[in-house]
Amino acid sequence: MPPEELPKLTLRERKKREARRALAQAALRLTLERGLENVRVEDIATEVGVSPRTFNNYFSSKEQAVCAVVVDRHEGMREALLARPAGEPLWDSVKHAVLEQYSRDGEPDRAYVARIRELMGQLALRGEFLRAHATVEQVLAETIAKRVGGVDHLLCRLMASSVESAVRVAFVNWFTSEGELLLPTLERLLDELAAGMPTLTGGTEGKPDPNTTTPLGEPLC
Amino acid sequence: MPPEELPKLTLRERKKREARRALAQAALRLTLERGLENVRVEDIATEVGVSPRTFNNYFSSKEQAVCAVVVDRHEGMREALLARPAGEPLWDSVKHAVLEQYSRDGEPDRAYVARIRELMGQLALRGEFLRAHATVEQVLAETIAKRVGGVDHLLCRLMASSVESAVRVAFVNWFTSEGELLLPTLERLLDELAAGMPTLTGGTEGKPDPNTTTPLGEPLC
DNA sequence: TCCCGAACTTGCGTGCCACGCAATTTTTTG
DNA sequence: CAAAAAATTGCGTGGCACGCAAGTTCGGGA
Repeated sequence: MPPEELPKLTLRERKKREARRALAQAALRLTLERGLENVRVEDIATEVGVSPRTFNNYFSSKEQAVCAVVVDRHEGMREALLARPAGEPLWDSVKHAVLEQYSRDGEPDRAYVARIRELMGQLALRGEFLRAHATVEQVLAETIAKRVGGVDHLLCRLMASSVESAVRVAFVNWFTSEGELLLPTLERLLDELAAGMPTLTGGTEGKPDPNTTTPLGEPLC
Repeated sequence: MPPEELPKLTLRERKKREARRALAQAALRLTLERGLENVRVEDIATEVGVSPRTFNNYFSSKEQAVCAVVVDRHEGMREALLARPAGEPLWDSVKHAVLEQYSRDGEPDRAYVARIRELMGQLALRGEFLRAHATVEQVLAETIAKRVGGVDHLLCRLMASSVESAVRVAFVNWFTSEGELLLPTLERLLDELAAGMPTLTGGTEGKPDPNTTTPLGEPLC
């Protein structure tokens, strides 16, 4: 018979990954159903069957555990980007690689979106959420650099950073607006980025009517 | 004689602003000279001559106090942007408004930059630093929306967000690289953004040589 | 000018949390 | 199978955020 699935990783490694995953998952689940303020580190640890002290070996705060999903979500982006055909324009490659990460699961139901909205309302989570995106940004920048041959690191960083901006803006719009889909929005924003946002670039022909003070929504994220 | 400078703000308001400013300044100063871990909330409060409890009326963590300067730095951006001539292309306006915020003070000496680098090394600060930028991003998005007449909020957010990306990337490059100036970098990045980063857009003509694995620097920020 | 209500400060107490340290258990390796 | 390496755990400590209830300062109308 063939050897086991993927014994590439030492047992230790698998256990660590598993524990981390379980902790992050438990943290997210509990937070979604109780609200972050009603979840203690002890709760998460107990849920997974591990000591509270061990939780802190994996995450240095419960916020970090909750936001770990953001990082995981982008886990495959490096491979996805490097797997794009060699001749393809960079923006196309990036667009496909990013969109691919969010195409796996279909659109969830309203109730779930509502809970996500509540979740993101938690002030304490914002910082960690952004940090998680910054982490992703880092690997994205490295991957882009590798793909274009390692030239002009600054530009690679800028591209990675602005791409993550688009992801965040699309995401906020997704759980803020009732019903709008994530993928189309994200695709549109990435196209706009690649084009330098010419739609907005036009001068103010119609003068900035002070009456039309559209509030632009809350300061969410 | 003419009336006082700007008695528009009630005494209360001025005191609050002053206290906030003093606390933020003390937090930054102490952190720069001791490192964040050796600064307790009590130290900052004492420095300003206020109770620790009061500190928490202004900031909910010392990290937040340290990063308050980021927000203050952008304080004038709204006015600067709205003050640009009406016919000017949006990207030009934004570029000027942003650059203006960083043109006030000249380039500081090496020692200071080194301390900033140390400061930003503090893991605990990253989240708050990003949150501060997100705050700025919000007012920038609103201002842009007002200037273009309140249409397409998503694009306004995207632009604000990517502009802040450029600022962050330029900033990191400034204190990471020994000697490179902030303003030229920032200007270049903003131009690239406006053009859709065409410099990078070229396909991979020279194949991604795996030997040229330029490390792109640390995961800073 | 005086005075009352609103806003701000402060001390106290509480619950939670991050982390260093050292002992113990689990996994790896030769 | 034994010794080394790594992870888990309990314990203790220092610190922090915040609710609450005085006490204090400020603002504006009479």
